[in-house]
Amino acid sequence: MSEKLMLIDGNSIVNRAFYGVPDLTNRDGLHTNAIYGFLNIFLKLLDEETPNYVLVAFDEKAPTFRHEMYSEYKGTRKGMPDELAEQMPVLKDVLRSMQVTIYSQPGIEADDILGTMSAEGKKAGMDVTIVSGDRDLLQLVEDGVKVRQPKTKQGKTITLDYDKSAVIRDFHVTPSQIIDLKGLMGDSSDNIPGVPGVGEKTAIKLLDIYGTVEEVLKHADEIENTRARNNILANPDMAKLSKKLATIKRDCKLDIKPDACLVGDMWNEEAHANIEKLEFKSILARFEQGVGTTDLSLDSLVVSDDVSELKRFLSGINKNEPIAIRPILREKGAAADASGQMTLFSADGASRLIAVAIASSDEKIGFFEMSEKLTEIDAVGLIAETVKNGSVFVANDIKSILEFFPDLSPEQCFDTNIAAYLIRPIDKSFTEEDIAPAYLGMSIGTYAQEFGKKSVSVAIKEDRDAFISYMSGCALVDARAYDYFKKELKKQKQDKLFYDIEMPLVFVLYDMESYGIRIERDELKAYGDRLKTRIDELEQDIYQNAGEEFNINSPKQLGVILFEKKRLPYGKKTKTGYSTSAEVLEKLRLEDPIVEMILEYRQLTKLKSTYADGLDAFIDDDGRIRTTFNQNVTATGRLSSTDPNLQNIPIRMELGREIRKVFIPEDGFTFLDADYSQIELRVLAHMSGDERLIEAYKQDADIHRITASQVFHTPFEEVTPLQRRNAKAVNFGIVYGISGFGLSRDLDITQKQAKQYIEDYFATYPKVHEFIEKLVEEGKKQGYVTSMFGRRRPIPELASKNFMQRQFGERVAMNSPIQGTAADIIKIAMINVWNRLKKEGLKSRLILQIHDELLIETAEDEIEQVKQILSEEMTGACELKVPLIAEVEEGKNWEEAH
DNA sequence: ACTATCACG
DNA sequence: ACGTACGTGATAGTC
Repeated sequence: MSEKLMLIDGNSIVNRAFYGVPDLTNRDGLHTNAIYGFLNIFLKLLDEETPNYVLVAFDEKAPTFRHEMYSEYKGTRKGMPDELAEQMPVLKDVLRSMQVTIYSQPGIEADDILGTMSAEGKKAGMDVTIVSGDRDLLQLVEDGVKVRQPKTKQGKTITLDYDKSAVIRDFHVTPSQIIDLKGLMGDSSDNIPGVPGVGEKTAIKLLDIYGTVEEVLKHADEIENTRARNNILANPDMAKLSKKLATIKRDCKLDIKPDACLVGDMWNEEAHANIEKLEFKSILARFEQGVGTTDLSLDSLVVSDDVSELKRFLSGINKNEPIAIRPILREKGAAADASGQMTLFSADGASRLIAVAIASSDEKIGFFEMSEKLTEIDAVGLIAETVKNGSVFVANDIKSILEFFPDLSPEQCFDTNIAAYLIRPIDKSFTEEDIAPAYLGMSIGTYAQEFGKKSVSVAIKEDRDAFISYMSGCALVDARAYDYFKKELKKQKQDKLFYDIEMPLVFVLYDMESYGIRIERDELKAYGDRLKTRIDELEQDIYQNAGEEFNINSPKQLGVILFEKKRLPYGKKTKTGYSTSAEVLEKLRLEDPIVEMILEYRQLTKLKSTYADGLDAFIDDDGRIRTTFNQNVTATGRLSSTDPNLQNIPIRMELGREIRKVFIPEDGFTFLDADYSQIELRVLAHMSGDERLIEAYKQDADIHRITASQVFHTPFEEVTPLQRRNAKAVNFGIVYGISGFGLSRDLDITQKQAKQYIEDYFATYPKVHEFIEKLVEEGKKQGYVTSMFGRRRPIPELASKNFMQRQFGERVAMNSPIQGTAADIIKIAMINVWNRLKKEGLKSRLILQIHDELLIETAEDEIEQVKQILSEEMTGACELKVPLIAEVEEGKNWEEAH
């Protein structure tokens, strides 16, 4: 295999890191975010590429006396901010200590260093990878030279890889034509003028025909488009100059050669000390693991398909040693076998186990495949037995494999996915692939990278060794993560939340998902048909009124009809055009009859597509719908529901509410629906300790009315409906993290008036004011806020340099502890209700949670008992300074019960 | 894959 | 001068 050279555009990556990573400082007050981001990207790519030679190129800083010239040449590019400038020398020191070659040369730009090194590397027969966020560098792509662009997307870094075909795909020109492209269209960020009046579209078209700037100029008089022709004929020198400016040199005289960039011992003592000073915990972990950790040493891996081997393996693990399990499940659904015969993988809908990777904390690792010598029942039984004998069952996403291990209990389990979620709930994913680099200093690659879109049953056949290694790596990550997370959760005081709430909840949710909820299919269909009839009528009326047919569902086309053809006054605009939201249309109701029709059309099509048709597609053969309750999605600790979402079934509007009538209990059962009354405001009263608000809740009367009475100094009996509405909006505002603007918009009043309301509110409930101010302060100081039960919500936005972002961070700091505590409380209630139903041997079951509401499918002969349980367990979920009230109702369908 | 819209708490 | 109420997920259209 040929040798690999990795060339890094230092300035480009460090810039990207600085703007992509939230503000970090170490205890000396040194900003470290750019260094941190750089090292993470650097190490990730190093793991992926495993190059033999590495070079990081930087621009030589311009001497002071040349500064004027320099900045003129660089045009619009401004000097870097101080927070970044101070990190540059530190970063270079760290890299130097890691024995990474860094290079810059006076008078030569980093781009030209990269261009020259890449040419020399290629000449020496090396595979070259250039790492840069800068598009300019794409011109260097050729056979044997690729460019990787790191990008931050939703907090995660992904890299876009460019070879020749990828460049053509994304830019419609070949790599070598990039400079011709810039020659014609210019590049404002680099101060390259280009030809005036020639944009991207024209440039691409011309290059497609003529190939290069020179050829375009030669045939300028043949250009069909008059405007383009005249512009080019008038400015031939601009094109030539621009191309020259855009061209990266590949023949600079450098004092370095590729083979001098050999990768040395990165993980040495000096580097360790440097990184320790910077307080990069996740990177430090790499040192502790030693040099070889990125290559998982799976030498001791046991691979077998024999039950006796599995037995021996498990008995070789020390007693009580935790075992991490990574089951490989055959995907559900149908597929064609070799003979083209269609077979159902799991005829009964049940999943099947193909194999299981197992790792213990003391790093014994095995991969066991089901076979004639090892049945699923044997494997599952042996694992269950090991757990019964005292080993903790560690896995990532235990709910998804609980069907295989029906006898497990929460105390025996540790879910690494949920642990990682509690530690950083704002991340998007918590699999082994995410945990390994973030917390363990390991890298196990990604499934997609290794196996693409192959299903597990295909990958295990076609890439057997890699597959075994990947899955065993996952099990090992889980085993190590157990040790790390167990300590970390305790340190963060989230261990109780984890063990007493989240882990037991896994079992509750599994049960709820399995039961599902019964749907009256025919009624749902009839409902959909009723909608269809009316939608068709509306559609015709709208076309008639508009005088033409168009796609009413397209905001773009609708905008043209309303605001251009009909010239209705447009309110807001979105990035892409006119806003046609209900909020805007409401205000146009009287302007034109079409508006009313569109509003109704919108409402009906929403109901039909999302609910009538949408839900129908999820009805199982037994007439029930089974949602998935996600326990690791929200930043605040709430659950979410997907496929389908049963937490947003209509209720506010009469017509939508009808849908709830098709949600019905099984024969012999009824629905009991229990709703917390004002849980978030009660939590606020408790957490703030405001005496007046607490007293208000003790009265057990209409809370918005009490608020109105107190804030507006009006006797309770005399509160007007408007006053009540205003007070209600303020109450909501407080919970959302109040802002004058938000309240003014909600109530359609001036910001000044809104501000006055807020002030009056705070004057009435001073401790509420104090409380939310303290939350913001705490958030700024710690970087996170917590719920009553210790649940964390990190708020990096509070450290943002952007005012808007910071403002958002403040609202989040006020809202999250309240929403989070309410979420904690109902989770406790769910667990306690579930346990009581089990303990008392009842047939009734919890089937849905909608944030402050529980739906129980209740056996007819258990109604009174379950009512009692619900009321007791919801009210008693925790002790607050105000009563926690739950209202329980019965009904023969969900609409009636709520 | 992203945007606009709208359903819920 | 800026331009936002908090937390979600599904659908359709557009690129």
